[in-house]
Amino acid sequence: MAILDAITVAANQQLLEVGPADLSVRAVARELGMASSAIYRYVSSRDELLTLLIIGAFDDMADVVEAKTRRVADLRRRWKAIGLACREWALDEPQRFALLYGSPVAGYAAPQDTIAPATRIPNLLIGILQEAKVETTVPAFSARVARSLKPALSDVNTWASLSTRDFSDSAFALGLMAWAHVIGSISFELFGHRHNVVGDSMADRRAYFEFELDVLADLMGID
Amino acid sequence: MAILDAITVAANQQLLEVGPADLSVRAVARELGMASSAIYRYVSSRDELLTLLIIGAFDDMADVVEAKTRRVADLRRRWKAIGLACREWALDEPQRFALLYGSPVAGYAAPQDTIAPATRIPNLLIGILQEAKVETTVPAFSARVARSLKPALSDVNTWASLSTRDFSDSAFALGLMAWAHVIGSISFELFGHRHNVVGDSMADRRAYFEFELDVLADLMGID
DNA sequence: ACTATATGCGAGCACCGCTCTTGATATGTT
DNA sequence: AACATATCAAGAGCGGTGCTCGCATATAGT
Repeated sequence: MAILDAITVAANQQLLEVGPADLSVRAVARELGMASSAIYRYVSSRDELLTLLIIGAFDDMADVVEAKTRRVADLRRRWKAIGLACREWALDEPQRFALLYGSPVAGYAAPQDTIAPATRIPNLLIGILQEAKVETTVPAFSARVARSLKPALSDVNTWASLSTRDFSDSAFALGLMAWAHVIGSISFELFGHRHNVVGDSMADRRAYFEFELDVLADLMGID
Repeated sequence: MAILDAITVAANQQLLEVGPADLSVRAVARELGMASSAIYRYVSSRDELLTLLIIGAFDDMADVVEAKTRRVADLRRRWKAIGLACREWALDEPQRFALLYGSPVAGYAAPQDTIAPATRIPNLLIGILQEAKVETTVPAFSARVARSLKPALSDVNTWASLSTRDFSDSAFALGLMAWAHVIGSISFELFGHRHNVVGDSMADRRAYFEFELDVLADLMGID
């Protein structure tokens, strides 16, 4: 459907200038030179359009990160490359990042179609744990914590090669922490919570972020 | 100004049901039985109202967390209590948490009045580092990273007792990480990114969060 | 040629933030 | 007491939003 593509392209273009909450169906229609009511032939609601944009953004981000990091052999370097690539994509397209990891649009419930593309980058991290055969354990990791992660550890469809993994449960728990931290740190930077905390220059921001990636690598026992 | 109070109370009440993006000045006016135009006698714009709500939310959250944790003597326990109290407040009032740490409302720039209340909880963490006299250093911490944190380390107004601190720069850097992680993890949970990853039950969610707090405590060298 | 389906348009509804004019009610001053 | 002034609220209205519905047209299938 070429017209649907045109709609999502125009909508994504609008996301370059305005946040997800202010994305306007009427503005997209104007951009395409058609009546706003015509849009609803292809998209049932503004929320459905947002869902399409979310899936597209997850895939775009994963494509970029994957392309940039697949060929990095050294595991620690690859981990850092993934984190840095995530941050770069977010800085390039802050509104789309906010669409993925910011506050969900009011009353919006993520449909099933979004969870698969959302796990692509975390899967890269799992791949690293896989190759590293991480066995490090951490004092705080208990049977109770392991049990709280069981849903993930048993879902083979979304989490790649989790059935034949050879890293420990505690490594998985730490990997989860690392991933949450990467997204959380990028959100902090993007949403203005680094003001008066870390230097405003790009170099300072990047230096601190890279420091975090190193600490996380140590934490996970990579390298 | 009693009426202004009534406005913010009504607005906060509306935030119990609807997200910050959908907060409506007209609805607040309806709630108060007055014309929407009358609101603008007390608040110059919707954004200014949001700013008032942000400041109030920062202060409310800090009040609750501080009250719950001030009397905890053991430093590690106090740290965990702070994290857990933050999460509880966020679960109680998810929309207000999103107002503080979710995607900023479009085109909104945080005014000066918000930064002081925003630093109150991080200051509690600094207090812990202070008492613990943490000297642990981490391999990844370099002079470059220290330099990127200089703005914070020199701002005495917002960061309590930072002039006479007796913990290392690297401890500060790790404390910053821990704080970002707490907020990031809560955001992940609140915004739906823990689906199919951690168990859906409250007990599972809390178990994993507490695990994270323990790991962070170890990382910071508390206890 | 006739029907059926697909696609687009425009008017319209109810809501939004915000402004401006008008009017009522206090308050203070001579 | 009478007037002037400041304060507050209301209502109409502007341009914007998501979305629906009826109508027109174009294309396709038989």
